[in-house]
Amino acid sequence: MDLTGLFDILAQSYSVRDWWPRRDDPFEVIVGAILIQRTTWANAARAIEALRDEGLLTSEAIHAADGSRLEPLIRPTGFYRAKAATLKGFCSMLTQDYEGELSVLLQLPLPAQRVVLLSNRGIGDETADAILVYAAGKPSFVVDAFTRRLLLRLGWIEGDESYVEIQRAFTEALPADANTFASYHALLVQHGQTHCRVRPRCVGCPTASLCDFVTVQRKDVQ
DNA sequence: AACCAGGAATGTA
DNA sequence: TACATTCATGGT
Repeated sequence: MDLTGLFDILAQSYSVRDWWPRRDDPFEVIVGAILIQRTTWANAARAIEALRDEGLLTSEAIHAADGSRLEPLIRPTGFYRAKAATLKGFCSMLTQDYEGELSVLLQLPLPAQRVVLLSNRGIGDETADAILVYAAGKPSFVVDAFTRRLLLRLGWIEGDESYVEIQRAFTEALPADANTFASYHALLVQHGQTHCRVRPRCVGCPTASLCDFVTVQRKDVQ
């Protein structure tokens, strides 16, 4: 079994059509990618709607807005001071370095675009890759906590691998296609949310036959 | 490399 | 009800 086989198993178990909301609006995807950090989508969605209601869902508006106006609107996502600063920082970069034209940034080649995204305080590897795949349509694989945990339980990694090392494994195993990467990540999150949490629900888990963790659990129970 | 930022939801006693 | 854990992380 390899990463391609894992994709097939997950694809048979979950449906991920239009998993990331509003993929047709790149700016909203980026705002969502920042706000979703370490929260649930329900909380991020509330914050996005609050921003929309206030007319703060454009880079110009966020750039011009006071941080103290942003913070209460995105409060339900947690880390609201840091996230408000991240949003403002990104939008400031857009107006200063790209004349407010997001499309120019999104058209940069993958490696250069990733460097630019990572230069923003508050945008790390995972958020940068989420923006690259879901907003820019670039084949940059998103490695999240669910993915790392699943690979660990499958016994395919030791646990001390870096983000980029795990990313390279997926990149080398798959065709360099943004839709493939996007679907795979969505499947991994779907699986993580239902079966591969910190507190696992192994009943009905489609990877149970491969998973060392499940085997250990069963031994413990019996 | 452990620790912190934080509200909201969910789990446990 | 009180208390603990976890979440589509990132920075120090």
